[in-house]
Amino acid sequence: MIDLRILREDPDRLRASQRARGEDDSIVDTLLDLDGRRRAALTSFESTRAEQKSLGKQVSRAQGEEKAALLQRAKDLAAQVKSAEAEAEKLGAEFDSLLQTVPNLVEPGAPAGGEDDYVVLETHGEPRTFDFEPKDHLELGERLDAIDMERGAKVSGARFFFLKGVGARLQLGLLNMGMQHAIEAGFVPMITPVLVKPETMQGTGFTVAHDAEIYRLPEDDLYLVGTSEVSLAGYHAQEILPADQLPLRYAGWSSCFRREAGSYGKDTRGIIRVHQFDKVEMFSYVRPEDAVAEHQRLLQYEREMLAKIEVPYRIIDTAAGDLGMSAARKFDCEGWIPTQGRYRELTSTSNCTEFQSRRLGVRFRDKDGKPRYAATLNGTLATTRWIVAILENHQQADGSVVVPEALRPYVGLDVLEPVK
RNA sequence: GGUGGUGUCGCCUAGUGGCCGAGGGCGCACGCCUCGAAAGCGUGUGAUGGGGCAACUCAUCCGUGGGUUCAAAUCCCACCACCACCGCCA
Repeated sequence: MIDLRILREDPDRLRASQRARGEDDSIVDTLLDLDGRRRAALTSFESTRAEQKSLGKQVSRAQGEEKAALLQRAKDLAAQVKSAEAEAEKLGAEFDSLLQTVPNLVEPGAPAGGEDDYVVLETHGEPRTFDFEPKDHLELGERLDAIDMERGAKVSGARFFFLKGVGARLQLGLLNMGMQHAIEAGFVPMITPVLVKPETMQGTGFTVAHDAEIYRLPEDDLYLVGTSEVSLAGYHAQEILPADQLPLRYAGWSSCFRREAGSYGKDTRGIIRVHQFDKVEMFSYVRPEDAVAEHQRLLQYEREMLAKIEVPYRIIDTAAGDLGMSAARKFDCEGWIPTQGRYRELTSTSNCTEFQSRRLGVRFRDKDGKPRYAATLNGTLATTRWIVAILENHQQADGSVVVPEALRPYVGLDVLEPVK
């Protein structure tokens, strides 16, 4: 949820943010109008209610005829209260549901525009030149007996897979390395629920009713998370954190589930785009004024992790239109995929400012004793998709794959040897 | 899944229809006392939204959502969470 003070005091900033995202800015006027009417209705309800309360006291003290007369007035007033309350509630609900559709205010500096309007900020490492024809990650994975897509499809359908043998070891090692990195950086390791309640999903910035990406369990009104960000954002929901607790940093390890509806035919080969994968995710709760610095901090941990797997990558500043609901700014690290001849997303870090906290009610006790909303940020430390980059970038002519040095202690192997 | 119990302002607790405008204790904060501290005494003690420069003030909040009533922490219904026991299960 956006800050209502911005809507009331600086609506132009909200309009500009909407336009940068390529969204309609006329919603701002609709919201302002609705807000005014909602507040008027509330005032009217409150004064009627106050009157009812004082009349109620008179009723309780009165006797006989006087009581009967007062009772009649009280009945009339009760009807008024009821209708005033209904009106206030109706307008309030209307306002809230419209407000829920407004995405976070874009951080100044984020490029305007859509998916293709990103800005490349940094490039690290040089794409390797091969003196043989490089194989793609699936061919490598199959030769290593590390990835089994066919049986994944047999058991669960398209976009499901098994990681087997060295494939499983590679993922476990990678995610363990990510966890270790996070722990050393002061994050609290967490293994999180993957099924969450609708309010947790909504609070994090996903629309339970319409989002085509979300798996639902309608029997139980539960939703499969697409990232442990959701569970970690919900972790402190409806809490007022003690003054000295921020920043709070968590590293969540979970399986992630995505329906990938609308991506038919896209990345169908291999494990680049799948319905289920594993991820280590950083999640920070910080004071709002520290959010931009924390964002850089998360990005730095991502750089360090990517350096450990020795894959060339670049960092992009995502354009406003590609930010998603909650983010005010997003940096993606994209790893070089040799057989595709392009960079693909390996990490993503978002500054959600107080957007999620307002929806989820995450507050902290400030120095003046007042509760304030915390800013939340998230960032990827490692995912199943990294296996793609590791296999392809570190392959050798014979189909073996050299395990990046930093990863060896976690995998327990220096080289993955093909079995076929 | 079944049966029973519990859910009140940070914690404990009082409160079965109208002076509950939620009382008390603990904790905490400030003050008094003291050389200092403890003890003791006094005062204060939440959240959200609105109004006022301000002391302040109004509304909402007693697990959540409905309902009954002029009036609900209190009565009714549903749900949720926790505890205990039983059943089932990786």
